[in-house]
Parts: sequence; C-alpha cells; structure tokens
Amino acid sequence: MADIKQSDKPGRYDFTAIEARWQRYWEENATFRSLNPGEPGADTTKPKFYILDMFPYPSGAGLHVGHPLGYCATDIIARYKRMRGFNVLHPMGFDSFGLPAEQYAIETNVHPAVTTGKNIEIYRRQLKMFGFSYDWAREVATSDPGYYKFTQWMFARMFTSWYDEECNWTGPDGKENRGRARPIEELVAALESGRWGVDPALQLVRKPEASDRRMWSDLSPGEQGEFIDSQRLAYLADVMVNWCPALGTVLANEEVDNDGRSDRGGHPVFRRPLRQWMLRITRYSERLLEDLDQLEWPEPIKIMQRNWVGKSTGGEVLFPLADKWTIENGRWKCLDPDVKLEGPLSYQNFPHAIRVYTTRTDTLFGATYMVIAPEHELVEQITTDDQRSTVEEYVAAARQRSDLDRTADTKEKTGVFTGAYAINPVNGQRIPIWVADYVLMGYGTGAIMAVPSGDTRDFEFACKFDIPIITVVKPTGDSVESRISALACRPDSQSAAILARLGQVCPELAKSLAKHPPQGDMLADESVRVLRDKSCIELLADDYVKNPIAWGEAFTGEGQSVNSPGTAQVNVPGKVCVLDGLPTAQAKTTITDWLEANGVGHPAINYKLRDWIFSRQKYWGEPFPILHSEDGGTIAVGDDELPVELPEMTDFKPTSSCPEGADELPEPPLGRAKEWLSVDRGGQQYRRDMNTMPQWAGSCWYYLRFIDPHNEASFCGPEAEKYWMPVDLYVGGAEHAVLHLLYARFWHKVLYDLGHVSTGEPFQKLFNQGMIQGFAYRNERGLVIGPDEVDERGEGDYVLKSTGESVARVIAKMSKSLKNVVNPDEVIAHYGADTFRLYEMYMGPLEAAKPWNTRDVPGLFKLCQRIWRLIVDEQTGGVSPALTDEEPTEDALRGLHKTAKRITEDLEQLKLNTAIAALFDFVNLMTPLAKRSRAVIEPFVLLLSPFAPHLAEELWQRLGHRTTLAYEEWPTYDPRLARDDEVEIAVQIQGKIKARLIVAADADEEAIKEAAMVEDRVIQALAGKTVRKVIVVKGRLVNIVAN
RNA sequence: GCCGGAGUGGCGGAAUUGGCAGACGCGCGGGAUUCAAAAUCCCGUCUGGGCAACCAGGUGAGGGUUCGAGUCCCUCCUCCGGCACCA
Repeated sequence: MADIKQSDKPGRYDFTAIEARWQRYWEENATFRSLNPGEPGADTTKPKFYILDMFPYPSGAGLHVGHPLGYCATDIIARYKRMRGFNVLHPMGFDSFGLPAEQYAIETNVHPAVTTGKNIEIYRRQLKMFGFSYDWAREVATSDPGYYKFTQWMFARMFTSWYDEECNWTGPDGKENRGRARPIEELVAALESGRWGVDPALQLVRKPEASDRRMWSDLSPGEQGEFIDSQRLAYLADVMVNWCPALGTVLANEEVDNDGRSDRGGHPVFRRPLRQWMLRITRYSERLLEDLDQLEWPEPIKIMQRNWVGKSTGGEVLFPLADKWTIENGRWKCLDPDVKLEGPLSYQNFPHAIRVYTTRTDTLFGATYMVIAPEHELVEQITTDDQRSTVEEYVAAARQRSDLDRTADTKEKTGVFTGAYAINPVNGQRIPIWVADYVLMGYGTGAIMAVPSGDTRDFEFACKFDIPIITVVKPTGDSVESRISALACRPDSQSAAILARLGQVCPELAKSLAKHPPQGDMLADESVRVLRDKSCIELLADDYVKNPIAWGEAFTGEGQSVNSPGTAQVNVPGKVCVLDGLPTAQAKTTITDWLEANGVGHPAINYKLRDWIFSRQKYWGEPFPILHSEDGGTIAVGDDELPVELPEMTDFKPTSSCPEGADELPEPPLGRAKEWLSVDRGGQQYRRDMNTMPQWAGSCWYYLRFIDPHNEASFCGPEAEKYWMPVDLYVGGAEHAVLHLLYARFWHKVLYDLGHVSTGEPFQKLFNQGMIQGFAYRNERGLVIGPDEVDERGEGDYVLKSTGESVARVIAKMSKSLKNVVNPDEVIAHYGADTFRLYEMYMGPLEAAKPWNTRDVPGLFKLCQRIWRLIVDEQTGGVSPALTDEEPTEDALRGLHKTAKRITEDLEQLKLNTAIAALFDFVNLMTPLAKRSRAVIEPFVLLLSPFAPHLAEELWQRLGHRTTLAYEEWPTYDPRLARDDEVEIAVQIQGKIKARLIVAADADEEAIKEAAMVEDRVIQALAGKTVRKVIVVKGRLVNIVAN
C-alpha cells in the first residue's frame, strides 16, 4: 500500500490518536448504551428505531473489507437517527455455530468452542476499530448455552404445537389472521371431549356428522400417538440426503459434484433416505405470501420470496389405471374384484388411480401420456413384467441425480415406459404411463398429465419418444402478434425456419419476402406489414393448430380451446365436456366444474415451498431437546432442563466404518457421546437425539434476543419486545434474499401465533447491500497472480512486475484462492477508520456490487484532511484564524442549507454515496474562503458526524463543546435557502440543444416560452420553419417542435 | 435450466425517476508555490473534426414508443447473486 505523506506540523490531522481517544470516550461514557423501558433513565416518550445488521459468522479469516459495508451504512443511519431524537437500538452479535469451525476441529482436534471463541474476539476487536455505535452490552453468540437454551425452547414449542388451519383470530397487533399454531394440548382436549374426531386415514375431522369419523377414545394408544405426531409443527420424516460413507457424513448439494462424487476427496456419494426433523413451514405458505405486501422490502426480494413459495392455482385430476377400470354405459366400472365400492365414487374414495396436479386443466384433452416420478409409490405396482428391469434400472439411476440436475432444461429428457396405461377421465382415451426424472416427487403429487402441445418439457419428451401431439389451445391474435414482433426485430437462424414456415402458410407473405428480401438481419418493412395483418395472423394460428411439430415448439400461452373434446371416444361418465371456442380462463373453470361433478377432480392450490429439513448430522450446532423412547416414541425435554448442552468431545471425526457401504446408516458425531446419549426418566430409558440444528436456527430469532439479552427466565421480556419490535431497518447481503429471511419470518410467525411476540412480521424494512469485489489477475496460462506482483502499464494494460508478461485483470468476489482479499486492518492503520468508512460509502450505491480499489482511498483521506484544515490551524494546532463569529456570506449560508438538504434527503434513502459527494461540494465551496463563519461550520460538523464520527467529535470539541455530539440536534434547513433563485433552462429545437437561458426559479411556462422565443440562436435556428408545438418543462427545458 | 439483478469516460460512479448525459472522487495533463521535492492550491480532462465560436457522434447490441429515452417496450449478448445441508 502506498504510504500517504502526512504533514509533520503540530496541528496535523492525527487520526490514530483521535480515533483511539473517541473510541475510549464512547466506551467510558457508555455513549451508545440503549435502555429498555423500565430501566432507570429510559425515556419511552421518544420514538424508537431498531436498526439491525445481519450478524456475521466469525470465520477464522477475520473480517475482510466486504463485511463492514453494511455495518458502516447502518452505523451512519443509527447516528443520524439519534440526532433526530430517536431511541436507537443498534446491536451486534455472532452467528457462531457453523461448519467451518467443525471442519477445523476435524483437521486439528481443536474444539469448535475454542476456535469460535478466538474468532469472536478477533471479530469484536476488528468491529470496534471502525467506531461503530453498537450497544456492546447486548452482544450475543448463538453457540452460547445461555442463548441456545432458548433456541431449543422454541423448537420444543414447535414440537408441542400443531397448526389449526381454520382458526380465525386477531393478533395483538390488530392483524386478522387465518390459521394459527396452537399448543397440541388444545387439540388433544378437543379430541378427548369428542368435539372433534379422526377419519380412517388419520386426518382430523371437525364436523360431528361426518360418517367415517372415529372417536378419539376408540383409537389405540399407538394410533393416538401417530396422529399427534402427524400434527406437530416439528416432525420426523424420511428425506433423501447425500450420504458419503467414505467421509462418514451427509453432504450439502454444493459439496457434491456433477458426477455424484464428493468435492472433498472425490468419494462416491449416495442419495438415500434418512430420518430427519422437519418443520412444517408449508402450513404458513399463504401467510408468508400475503404478509409480504405490508413490508417495505426491495421489490425484487419480494418477488424472489413469492416465487420461492410458488403458489399456483389449478386442479387435481384422477387418471384411473386402464387395467383396473373400464367405462360401461357411461359409468366407471372397477375390474378389481377386491375393491368393494360403498356409495358413489368420489375423488376421495377412487381406488387405483393416479392423482395429478395441473395448472392447465383446460389442456386435459391434449394429454397424450402421463409421467410419474421415479420415487412414486405406484411405479412398482403398475410396471408390467416385460418393462420391469428397464424401469428398475432407470429408477436406480434417477435416484442418484439431484433435483437441480434433473430439472435443468439443458439436459436431454430421459424416461422409460412402464408398460401401463391410464384412462384420460375426460375422453376415456388410454394413454401410456412413463417414468421420467423431470417429474419430481416433491412437487404437486409426483405425477403429471403430459400435454406436449402446451408444455415445453412435455413437447421435447414427446418429440424424442414419438408420442402424439394434439394441439388444444389455439394462439389468439395478441400472442401471435407478439411472436411476430419478435421475428420482425430479429430473424436469426433459429427464426429462419419459422419464417420459411410462415411463407408456406401465407402466400402473400411469401410474395413479399421474395420481392423485398430481408436486408442483413432485418425484415423489410413491407414484409413486417404483411405479417402483422390480421388475416395473416389468423392463418398462422390455424397452421399452428394443425402442425405443431412444424413450429418446433409448444404454445404455453393462453388462447382459445380447440380439439376439446377432440376425436376420441367420449363415452365417459356424465355429460360430455365441451371446451371448444372458450378462452383459457373460462375453459379452466368449465372443465374443473365438470371434473368435480364427476368425482374425478377438483380445483386445487399448490405451493413449491417444501417443509424445512431441520436436522444436521453434525456436532457444532444446537442439540435437539428431544428424547427417544425405546419403542420409538419421542418426548420433549422439560423446559426446566434446558439447555441441553453439547457434550464435551475430543474427536470430531465422523465415523467411516464401512467406506463402501451405501447402505450403512449415517451416524452423527453425537452418537459417540454414549454417556450423554442415555437418559433415565422415572426408570424409563431414553436416548437423546443425535442430530443438531442447522445454522439457520440461531439466526431465526437473534433480533429478539438483542432486545433483552441477559434475561434468563425468557428469551425476551414482553414489555421490551413490545417497545422495540419490529426491526425498523434490517441491512444485509442479497444472498440471504430467500432462505434466511423466509425461515426467520416463519419462525417469527410461530412465536406470534403462540403469543410470544406482538408483531406478525419481524423486519419492517429491508435493505440489501451489494458485494465488495476485488481485482484479481491471471496470466495467460490462467495462473492467479497476486496484486502485489502486478504493475499497471498504461490504460488497462497490466504486467507482471518481474517479467513484464502481460496479465488480465478480472473483477471477482474476494477469496483466498484469487489472492484478492483486502484486509481492513491495514487500510485503517494507513488512513484511519473515518477514511475507511467514507471510502466504502462513497464507492457507489449501497446495493450495488463494486470492486475495491485501494488507489481511490486517498481521495477520502484528503477529504478528512481538508475538513480538518477548515477548522484547525495545522501550524499551531489551535482553531484556524479563518474561523469567525461573523455572519456568513449569503453564498456560504446557501451552501450550508443546500448541503443539509442533500445529506438529509440522501440519508433517508440510504444514498450515502451522493451524501458524501455533498460533503465534497461543501468543502470545495468553503476552502477558498478567507473567512469561515462558525454559523455554517458548526452545523457542517454535525452533518459530517454520522459519516466520520471520530473526526467530527474531535472538531466539535475543538470548536469549544464539552460533550459528545452524538445527541446534538440534527441541522435543519430552510427550503428557500436550499434552492437557487435562478435556474438555467436548456432550449431545444427538435430535441437538440440550441441555447441556454437563465430564468427565475419560479418562472411559469409562459414566461419561459417567451424568453426562449426571443433568444438570438433560437430565432436563427427557426428561420424558415413553422413552429408546430412548444413543450415547456418548468425549471428544466423548452423543446420547440418546428419544421 | 429456473428466479432475481446489473451493463454509462482511462477507473468508481452521478443524472430530481421520461427532460441539459458524465455531478463528486480517482487517475492523467498543465499551472502556482518551492532552491528542489512531497504536501497544498488553481485550471483542464467523453470521442471525432475545427485556431475558434461551433459542428457531428455518444449510456452492452439491434429494433420500437415519444416532441424528447441512460431511464419505458420487444429481441439478443455479457457479467453477478440465489436455487432449499456454504453462510
């Protein structure tokens, strides 16, 4: 790093001394201690502001310059809000459970607690050197037993709660909610009282008159237990995991490469089911979606969350198996002698049928085959003997592929025929049932009806396996037209085929194409006109219906139903359903009604969201507060026994007793803590759960613990919770857009439902800061070169210092492997924390990704020095002689008010880069002045203080103030002084600027127009032309349209 | 592949959200100060043409809407983030 030359004058800007001094002052005076209601000195008449950073995982590498980006921003806002009279809650802590500490423990045998403790110390020291105004008395760490005691307590609440979908209730925040988590005793009580019952499939029945309802007392204890477990918000289920026997551990998807081998070591990885704790987040799908509307979050993040929840509306449809059912005289007849049908056939009691979910019920007549997922329970049952070996082989192979891999469209579709057929319930047609891995068990019902003409994946599949394609939706004018617009803009090679097709269909177009051949890539205007003609569009749509294959793609849009019912036999129960001619939306309701009336379908809503897999086979996480009895039952550990502390262990290596064994059961490290594992409760033997919680667990509620971090009786006292919640501003990386934020919202809603928190949402406003990247260099062989070894020789020309070999510069995420990590300690040692803060905030918009460029840092250091010299005489160290008590000049006064306006407005919008530009402008204005009035300088120091707090405090004191400026009133501005009296207006003719004129800022349109029309340059330019129109934008410009 | 975002001088970026493209900073060039240098201060700095006033072009590419497009629409290219056990 280039050394910056400092003046050696006695009064120089000595940032090292200044920063140390003020950090000590803040600490000694507890300047940033924030008080809860009820604490002595707390003033709850002031409005509150809870500003939260996403707390870091304390990794061994320490902070790099990317971490503090968001922290600098929140600190600036926190300081600003204090000056605006808010009680500010601004805490910091550590997300200290996590994989790297465990990995390190495996390699070195150093206990994760030791590593983590050390790392936290490093992080804390580093965070303190930035001068952040955190209330450090509130620091928490998720791996602290005093903290995870409550993480376990919350898990226990989920374990002992169920979700009542039909509960309508009003929360303490006045919000009306549908659905609520409730203690499971309430469910048991309702069942025991006989108010509710259970049906044969162990589903809750609320209606007393339901015929198949069983009374609770008639159920065996085993059945009762099974039912209760099936209702819990936290439950056990078998889930596919990536099991790597050689490493003795379960791997994340990202740790498995494309060939199904582990990233570390390249060992084989097997996908196998494992019993896991699950959280029933899916019950909250609708509320997670709905409540998003009231949040002040960036729209893209809301969109991502909505897509993640993935709500779709459509219908479920039954496809009876062709070897079990037939249609006789318009009625379903079952061929299975074992099936005894009681009462009328309904969707619920229809045996031997495949259930599918589809959003496009209107395309049912185009379903020419079905696909079931390889994991589907029916695969084994329906596969015919001659297909069995093929299917089994295929299913085994599919099991090893990840969902991501399976659904990626680049991969060619694969699948095998089961030999079985199903009956399309709307037209009685027999269609083949295939197994293909592009259908996932986890979404919908794990089976689909395939409509090649209306779905891209089905189309590809049908083309590959020669399955008939029947068009059932005819594109209507608008959709054809938009397709044509696209063609007209860019007839590339792919579109050339379609264009040729168009020529065949539409003779007029063919003629035009021949007469006006496309010039380069562009269609001639004449051809475009013909294309857009209504009759041509009609021809094209008709051709698509007749020859979908010729068009080479499915039509997935909405249009008008055709070929429905189609040509197949229509000897199906009930009246024949006719969709022909109906627009898509209407066709959907028509056919869903028909399906429902005939007991073969009903409308349905589906969500992509899946339940949350909540256990990990790791050591360094929260143990589950659960005991397993010998008969396989589970009970929660009593609240008074929490926390269930992690057992001391010296060896963290996972077991790998049988490296080849795909069938070996993964056993978590906790399985070796034999003594810890076994528990005696009243003579009954229990085993503790061997899993630990994922890292998300602790971060789901840390914002609540910050409110009342030392409360041992509860996770957070209700009075303090009510006062501080919700978080007013939450700042963190966009990489958390979905998972962390969705999990935390879910967790919060459970607490809300159970009456433990008062708001339905945790984070009112969210802001995502961008990533700080680094310059990395590679030579021609792709070898990474450290920035120290590189010289810039002219513009964009980088060479290796030693050899002169030229190297390429790339901008990339900071990482050890790219040698482009910048350490903040060094930067602060050279330039100070204030310069660091200013630089990071000045780099660009907070939300944007941007590369760190050390070369730019001195510019901000110079800003600090220039501000220093505005006030301090470097020669003497005293106050600058230019500083005066006289009234400021009008220019200076206006400058101050403008600056105050710009900074205040920018702060409110988190536009910190432009706020700092305003600081520069003010300094540029003041620097040349021989006299600088205190009346403008003092407010300026306050405006500066959130950005460069140490410097501002020091200057404030040198200006004669005794105490910290942290609670001084924020300078207000007079809007009249913040605005110029006169403005420059651009005069355009045909949109080109021809002149500029100065007018009064409040000049009206007529005055501006008159002034413009008499300008010499305007008169000249208008000579011989007729003025058609004059557009005046007040305070901006005039545009004269003339020809 | 799917979802989300971004492409503006040599570099980071700005542009009252459809109204003067390039604020501010870095870098670079010139000047003042100095015995000299550093530091500091002042001036210049999108590109091409012109001595100049000025003219022409210009916001990833191509098209469109509009009096007017960096901003809106369509097609495409490149880069970044997420995709459920990295955090």
